[in-house]
Amino acid sequence: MSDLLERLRDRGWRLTAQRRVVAEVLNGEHVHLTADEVHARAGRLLPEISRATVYNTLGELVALGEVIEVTTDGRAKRYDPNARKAHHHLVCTRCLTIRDVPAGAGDGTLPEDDRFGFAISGVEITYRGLCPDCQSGA
Amino acid sequence: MSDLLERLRDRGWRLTAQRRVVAEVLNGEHVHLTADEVHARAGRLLPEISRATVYNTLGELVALGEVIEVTTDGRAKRYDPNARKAHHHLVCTRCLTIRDVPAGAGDGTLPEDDRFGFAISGVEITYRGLCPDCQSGA
DNA sequence: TTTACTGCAAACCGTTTGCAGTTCC
DNA sequence: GGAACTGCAAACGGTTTGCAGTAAA
Repeated sequence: MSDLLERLRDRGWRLTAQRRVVAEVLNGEHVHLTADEVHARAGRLLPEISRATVYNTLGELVALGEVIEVTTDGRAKRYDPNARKAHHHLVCTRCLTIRDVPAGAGDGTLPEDDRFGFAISGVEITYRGLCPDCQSGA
Repeated sequence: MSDLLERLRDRGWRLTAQRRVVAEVLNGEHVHLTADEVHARAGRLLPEISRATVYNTLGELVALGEVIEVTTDGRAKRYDPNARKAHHHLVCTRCLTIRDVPAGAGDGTLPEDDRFGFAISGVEITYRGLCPDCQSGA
Protein backbone atom coordinates (compact mmCIF):
# COMPACT_ATOMS: atom_id res chain seq x y z
CA MET A 1 0.00 0.00 0.00
CA SER A 2 2.80 2.38 0.79
CA ASP A 3 3.99 1.00 -2.55
CA LEU A 4 1.00 2.68 -4.04
CA LEU A 5 1.87 6.03 -2.50
CA GLU A 6 5.41 5.69 -3.79
CA ARG A 7 4.23 4.87 -7.25
CA LEU A 8 1.96 7.87 -7.18
CA ARG A 9 4.76 10.16 -6.07
CA ASP A 10 6.92 8.76 -8.84
CA ARG A 11 4.24 9.75 -11.27
CA GLY A 12 4.36 13.33 -10.05
CA TRP A 13 1.44 13.23 -7.65
CA ARG A 14 1.32 15.63 -4.78
CA LEU A 15 0.85 13.50 -1.70
CA THR A 16 -1.93 15.30 0.07
CA ALA A 17 -3.61 14.12 3.24
CA GLN A 18 -6.75 13.41 1.22
CA ARG A 19 -5.04 11.16 -1.28
CA ARG A 20 -3.20 9.35 1.47
CA VAL A 21 -6.47 8.65 3.21
CA VAL A 22 -8.20 7.41 0.07
CA ALA A 23 -5.28 5.07 -0.59
CA GLU A 24 -5.51 3.87 3.01
CA VAL A 25 -9.21 3.12 2.74
CA LEU A 26 -8.69 1.12 -0.44
CA ASN A 27 -6.13 -1.11 1.16
CA GLY A 28 -6.87 -4.83 1.27
CA GLU A 29 -8.28 -7.85 -0.51
CA HIS A 30 -11.90 -8.24 -1.54
CA VAL A 31 -12.45 -4.51 -1.19
CA HIS A 32 -15.20 -3.27 -3.47
CA LEU A 33 -16.40 0.02 -2.10
CA THR A 34 -18.65 2.59 -3.72
CA ALA A 35 -17.41 6.16 -3.97
CA ASP A 36 -19.76 7.03 -1.17
CA GLU A 37 -18.41 4.30 1.07
CA VAL A 38 -14.89 5.44 0.36
CA HIS A 39 -15.97 8.96 1.27
CA ALA A 40 -17.55 7.80 4.52
CA ARG A 41 -14.52 5.79 5.60
CA ALA A 42 -12.10 8.45 4.52
CA GLY A 43 -14.12 10.94 6.53
CA ARG A 44 -13.48 8.95 9.69
CA LEU A 45 -9.76 9.49 9.19
CA LEU A 46 -9.94 13.01 7.81
CA PRO A 47 -13.26 14.62 8.69
CA GLU A 48 -13.32 17.40 6.16
CA ILE A 49 -12.58 15.45 3.01
CA SER A 50 -15.07 16.30 0.29
CA ARG A 51 -16.97 14.03 -2.00
CA ALA A 52 -15.53 15.83 -5.04
CA THR A 53 -11.99 15.05 -3.96
CA VAL A 54 -12.86 11.41 -3.40
CA TYR A 55 -14.35 11.24 -6.89
CA ASN A 56 -11.34 13.01 -8.37
CA THR A 57 -8.89 10.74 -6.63
CA LEU A 58 -10.74 7.57 -7.53
CA GLY A 59 -10.95 8.68 -11.14
CA GLU A 60 -7.23 9.34 -11.21
CA LEU A 61 -6.41 5.99 -9.65
CA VAL A 62 -8.55 4.29 -12.27
CA ALA A 63 -6.87 6.25 -15.06
CA LEU A 64 -3.49 5.17 -13.76
CA GLY A 65 -4.59 1.55 -13.67
CA GLU A 66 -4.09 1.31 -9.91
CA VAL A 67 -7.75 0.65 -9.21
CA ILE A 68 -10.43 -1.08 -11.26
CA GLU A 69 -13.90 0.30 -11.69
CA VAL A 70 -16.52 -2.40 -11.32
CA THR A 71 -20.15 -2.01 -12.31
CA THR A 72 -21.94 -5.20 -11.41
CA ASP A 73 -25.33 -3.61 -11.13
CA GLY A 74 -26.94 -0.48 -12.48
CA ARG A 75 -26.31 1.39 -9.25
CA ALA A 76 -23.10 2.93 -7.99
CA LYS A 77 -19.74 1.94 -9.41
CA ARG A 78 -17.44 0.07 -7.07
CA TYR A 79 -13.71 0.52 -6.77
CA ASP A 80 -11.47 -2.52 -6.62
CA PRO A 81 -7.85 -1.95 -5.59
CA ASN A 82 -6.88 -5.49 -6.57
CA ALA A 83 -5.64 -4.36 -9.97
CA ARG A 84 -2.32 -6.15 -9.84
CA LYS A 85 -3.53 -9.68 -10.34
CA ALA A 86 -6.08 -10.70 -12.94
CA HIS A 87 -9.31 -11.80 -11.40
CA HIS A 88 -13.03 -11.98 -11.91
CA HIS A 89 -16.03 -11.39 -9.69
CA LEU A 90 -18.58 -13.43 -7.86
CA VAL A 91 -21.66 -11.34 -7.05
CA CYS A 92 -24.44 -12.34 -4.68
CA THR A 93 -27.78 -11.73 -6.37
CA ARG A 94 -29.41 -11.05 -3.01
CA CYS A 95 -27.04 -9.01 -0.87
CA LEU A 96 -24.80 -7.79 -3.71
CA THR A 97 -21.62 -8.85 -1.90
CA ILE A 98 -18.68 -9.21 -4.25
CA ARG A 99 -15.79 -11.66 -3.98
CA ASP A 100 -12.74 -11.84 -6.17
CA VAL A 101 -11.99 -15.10 -7.89
CA PRO A 102 -8.63 -15.76 -9.51
CA ALA A 103 -8.59 -15.71 -13.29
CA GLY A 104 -8.39 -19.18 -14.77
CA ALA A 105 -6.12 -20.35 -17.56
CA GLY A 106 -8.67 -20.57 -20.34
CA ASP A 107 -10.45 -17.31 -19.52
CA GLY A 108 -10.72 -14.67 -22.10
CA THR A 109 -10.06 -16.83 -25.09
CA LEU A 110 -12.75 -16.26 -27.65
CA PRO A 111 -12.59 -18.44 -30.77
CA GLU A 112 -11.32 -16.51 -33.78
CA ASP A 113 -14.63 -17.09 -35.56
CA ASP A 114 -16.56 -15.34 -32.82
CA ARG A 115 -14.46 -12.19 -32.66
CA PHE A 116 -16.17 -10.23 -35.42
CA GLY A 117 -12.81 -8.67 -36.22
CA PHE A 118 -12.41 -7.16 -32.76
CA ALA A 119 -8.89 -6.85 -31.33
CA ILE A 120 -9.63 -8.13 -27.84
CA SER A 121 -7.74 -6.51 -25.04
CA GLY A 122 -9.50 -7.75 -21.93
CA VAL A 123 -12.25 -9.85 -20.47
CA GLU A 124 -14.49 -9.44 -17.47
CA ILE A 125 -16.38 -12.36 -16.05
CA THR A 126 -19.15 -11.91 -13.53
CA TYR A 127 -20.53 -15.01 -11.85
CA ARG A 128 -23.88 -14.48 -10.19
CA GLY A 129 -25.42 -16.56 -7.47
CA LEU A 130 -26.33 -16.76 -3.81
CA CYS A 131 -23.56 -16.36 -1.28
CA PRO A 132 -23.40 -18.84 1.63
CA ASP A 133 -25.09 -16.44 4.05
CA CYS A 134 -27.99 -15.74 1.72
CA GLN A 135 -28.43 -19.44 0.97
CA SER A 136 -28.95 -20.15 4.63
CA GLY A 137 -31.47 -17.36 4.92
CA ALA A 138 -29.20 -15.12 6.98
CA MET B 1 -41.44 -10.68 -32.46
CA SER B 2 -45.17 -11.03 -32.84
CA ASP B 3 -44.36 -14.09 -30.70
CA LEU B 4 -43.35 -11.65 -28.01
CA LEU B 5 -46.66 -9.82 -28.18
CA GLU B 6 -48.51 -13.12 -27.99
CA ARG B 7 -46.50 -14.22 -25.01
CA LEU B 8 -47.23 -10.94 -23.31
CA ARG B 9 -50.94 -11.24 -23.95
CA ASP B 10 -50.85 -14.76 -22.57
CA ARG B 11 -49.39 -13.35 -19.41
CA GLY B 12 -52.29 -10.98 -19.04
CA TRP B 13 -50.73 -7.89 -20.54
CA ARG B 14 -52.93 -5.25 -22.06
CA LEU B 15 -51.65 -4.72 -25.55
CA THR B 16 -51.49 -0.97 -25.74
CA ALA B 17 -50.09 0.98 -28.65
CA GLN B 18 -47.13 1.99 -26.47
CA ARG B 19 -46.15 -1.55 -25.61
CA ARG B 20 -46.54 -2.66 -29.19
CA VAL B 21 -44.20 0.09 -30.29
CA VAL B 22 -41.57 -0.70 -27.65
CA ALA B 23 -41.66 -4.35 -28.68
CA GLU B 24 -41.31 -3.28 -32.31
CA VAL B 25 -38.28 -1.13 -31.58
CA LEU B 26 -36.56 -3.96 -29.73
CA ASN B 27 -36.91 -6.33 -32.64
CA GLY B 28 -33.72 -7.76 -34.12
CA GLU B 29 -30.28 -9.15 -33.51
CA HIS B 30 -27.44 -7.20 -31.97
CA VAL B 31 -29.86 -4.65 -30.60
CA HIS B 32 -28.53 -2.95 -27.47
CA LEU B 33 -30.40 0.28 -27.05
CA THR B 34 -30.49 2.59 -24.06
CA ALA B 35 -33.88 3.50 -22.61
CA ASP B 36 -33.48 6.90 -24.20
CA GLU B 37 -32.77 5.43 -27.60
CA VAL B 38 -35.81 3.19 -27.27
CA HIS B 39 -37.83 6.24 -26.37
CA ALA B 40 -36.55 8.18 -29.38
CA ARG B 41 -37.27 5.39 -31.81
CA ALA B 42 -40.60 4.61 -30.28
CA GLY B 43 -41.44 8.29 -30.57
CA ARG B 44 -41.01 8.11 -34.33
CA LEU B 45 -43.76 5.50 -34.47
CA LEU B 46 -45.95 6.94 -31.74
CA PRO B 47 -45.11 10.59 -31.14
CA GLU B 48 -46.63 11.04 -27.73
CA ILE B 49 -45.12 8.07 -25.93
CA SER B 50 -43.61 9.14 -22.63
CA ARG B 51 -40.27 8.30 -21.13
CA ALA B 52 -41.98 6.91 -18.03
CA THR B 53 -43.93 4.42 -20.08
CA VAL B 54 -40.81 3.32 -21.91
CA TYR B 55 -39.06 2.78 -18.59
CA ASN B 56 -42.07 0.94 -17.19
CA THR B 57 -42.34 -1.32 -20.20
CA LEU B 58 -38.63 -2.07 -20.34
CA GLY B 59 -38.66 -2.89 -16.64
CA GLU B 60 -41.56 -5.24 -17.10
CA LEU B 61 -39.94 -6.97 -20.06
CA VAL B 62 -36.80 -7.48 -18.00
CA ALA B 63 -38.84 -8.84 -15.06
CA LEU B 64 -40.50 -11.30 -17.41
CA GLY B 65 -37.14 -12.41 -18.76
CA GLU B 66 -37.97 -11.29 -22.29
CA VAL B 67 -35.23 -8.69 -22.38
CA ILE B 68 -31.83 -8.58 -20.71
CA GLU B 69 -30.47 -5.50 -18.99
CA VAL B 70 -26.84 -4.92 -19.90
CA THR B 71 -24.54 -2.51 -18.09
CA THR B 72 -21.21 -2.57 -19.88
CA ASP B 73 -20.19 0.86 -18.68
CA GLY B 74 -21.18 3.10 -15.84
CA ARG B 75 -23.54 5.06 -18.06
CA ALA B 76 -27.02 4.14 -19.19
CA LYS B 77 -28.25 0.56 -19.08
CA ARG B 78 -28.83 -1.10 -22.42
CA TYR B 79 -31.67 -3.41 -23.29
CA ASP B 80 -30.95 -6.61 -25.18
CA PRO B 81 -33.93 -8.48 -26.63
CA ASN B 82 -31.80 -11.51 -27.47
CA ALA B 83 -32.80 -13.25 -24.24
CA ARG B 84 -33.70 -16.55 -25.81
CA LYS B 85 -30.23 -17.82 -26.56
CA ALA B 86 -27.33 -17.64 -24.15
CA HIS B 87 -24.68 -15.23 -25.28
CA HIS B 88 -21.99 -12.86 -24.14
CA HIS B 89 -20.89 -9.41 -25.24
CA LEU B 90 -18.08 -7.89 -27.18
CA VAL B 91 -17.72 -4.20 -26.39
CA CYS B 92 -15.64 -1.70 -28.33
CA THR B 93 -13.55 0.31 -25.91
CA ARG B 94 -13.63 3.29 -28.24
CA CYS B 95 -17.08 3.61 -29.75
CA LEU B 96 -18.88 1.43 -27.21
CA THR B 97 -20.57 -0.66 -29.89
CA ILE B 98 -21.79 -3.99 -28.56
CA ARG B 99 -21.96 -7.28 -30.43
CA ASP B 100 -23.40 -10.53 -29.21
CA VAL B 101 -21.19 -13.58 -29.22
CA PRO B 102 -22.61 -17.07 -28.73
CA ALA B 103 -21.94 -18.67 -25.38
CA GLY B 104 -19.26 -21.34 -25.56
CA ALA B 105 -19.40 -24.79 -24.04
CA GLY B 106 -17.05 -24.26 -21.13
CA ASP B 107 -18.34 -20.83 -20.15
CA GLY B 108 -19.53 -20.31 -16.68
CA THR B 109 -17.81 -23.22 -15.08
CA LEU B 110 -15.93 -22.03 -12.06
CA PRO B 111 -13.82 -24.65 -10.25
CA GLU B 112 -15.44 -25.80 -7.03
CA ASP B 113 -12.49 -24.45 -5.06
CA ASP B 114 -13.05 -20.95 -6.35
CA ARG B 115 -16.74 -20.72 -5.58
CA PHE B 116 -16.48 -19.56 -1.97
CA GLY B 117 -19.65 -21.50 -1.25
CA PHE B 118 -21.71 -19.51 -3.74
CA ALA B 119 -24.55 -21.30 -5.56
CA ILE B 120 -23.85 -19.98 -9.03
CA SER B 121 -26.84 -19.28 -11.21
CA GLY B 122 -25.42 -17.37 -14.13
CA VAL B 123 -22.38 -15.89 -15.78
CA GLU B 124 -21.80 -12.77 -17.83
CA ILE B 125 -18.71 -12.39 -19.94
CA THR B 126 -17.70 -9.07 -21.43
CA TYR B 127 -14.88 -9.05 -23.93
CA ARG B 128 -13.38 -5.62 -24.51
CA GLY B 129 -11.36 -4.48 -27.46
CA LEU B 130 -11.35 -2.37 -30.59
CA CYS B 131 -13.96 -3.09 -33.23
CA PRO B 132 -12.83 -3.29 -36.87
CA ASP B 133 -13.92 0.27 -37.66
CA CYS B 134 -12.07 1.73 -34.69
CA GLN B 135 -8.94 -0.26 -35.51
CA SER B 136 -8.81 1.31 -38.95
CA GLY B 137 -9.26 4.76 -37.48
CA ALA B 138 -12.76 5.23 -38.84
C1' DT C 1 6.10 31.23 -5.35
C1' DT C 2 3.88 28.55 -8.27
C1' DT C 3 0.54 25.60 -9.75
C1' DA C 4 -1.69 21.39 -8.36
C1' DC C 5 -5.12 20.25 -5.58
C1' DT C 6 -9.31 20.90 -2.51
C1' DG C 7 -14.08 22.10 -1.09
C1' DC C 8 -18.33 23.97 -2.09
C1' DA C 9 -22.42 24.23 -4.46
C1' DA C 10 -24.80 23.92 -8.44
C1' DA C 11 -25.62 21.28 -12.45
C1' DC C 12 -26.06 17.04 -14.65
C1' DC C 13 -27.79 12.53 -16.36
C1' DG C 14 -30.30 8.39 -16.09
C1' DT C 15 -33.96 6.67 -13.62
C1' DT C 16 -37.99 6.34 -10.40
C1' DT C 17 -42.18 7.90 -8.40
C1' DG C 18 -46.92 9.95 -7.23
C1' DC C 19 -50.85 10.99 -9.07
C1' DA C 20 -54.62 12.56 -12.15
C1' DG C 21 -56.48 11.21 -16.35
C1' DT C 22 -57.15 7.74 -19.99
C1' DT C 23 -58.11 3.32 -22.20
C1' DC C 24 -58.29 -1.49 -22.70
C1' DC C 25 -61.02 -5.52 -21.74
C1' DG D 1 -67.34 -0.20 -15.04
C1' DG D 2 -63.20 -1.14 -13.25
C1' DA D 3 -58.59 -2.17 -13.07
C1' DA D 4 -54.52 -1.51 -15.74
C1' DC D 5 -52.03 1.60 -18.05
C1' DT D 6 -50.21 6.32 -19.56
C1' DG D 7 -48.21 10.98 -19.22
C1' DC D 8 -46.61 14.61 -16.64
C1' DA D 9 -43.65 16.70 -13.63
C1' DA D 10 -41.19 16.55 -9.72
C1' DA D 11 -37.77 14.05 -7.09
C1' DC D 12 -34.06 11.05 -6.78
C1' DG D 13 -29.18 8.99 -6.46
C1' DG D 14 -24.79 8.96 -8.31
C1' DT D 15 -21.49 11.70 -10.60
C1' DT D 16 -19.31 15.82 -12.77
C1' DT D 17 -18.10 20.56 -13.08
C1' DG D 18 -16.71 25.65 -12.35
C1' DC D 19 -14.51 28.32 -9.56
C1' DA D 20 -12.46 30.68 -5.51
C1' DG D 21 -9.40 29.42 -1.91
C1' DT D 22 -5.53 26.43 0.03
C1' DA D 23 -1.34 24.03 0.39
C1' DA D 24 2.45 20.87 -1.57
C1' DA D 25 6.76 21.30 -3.70
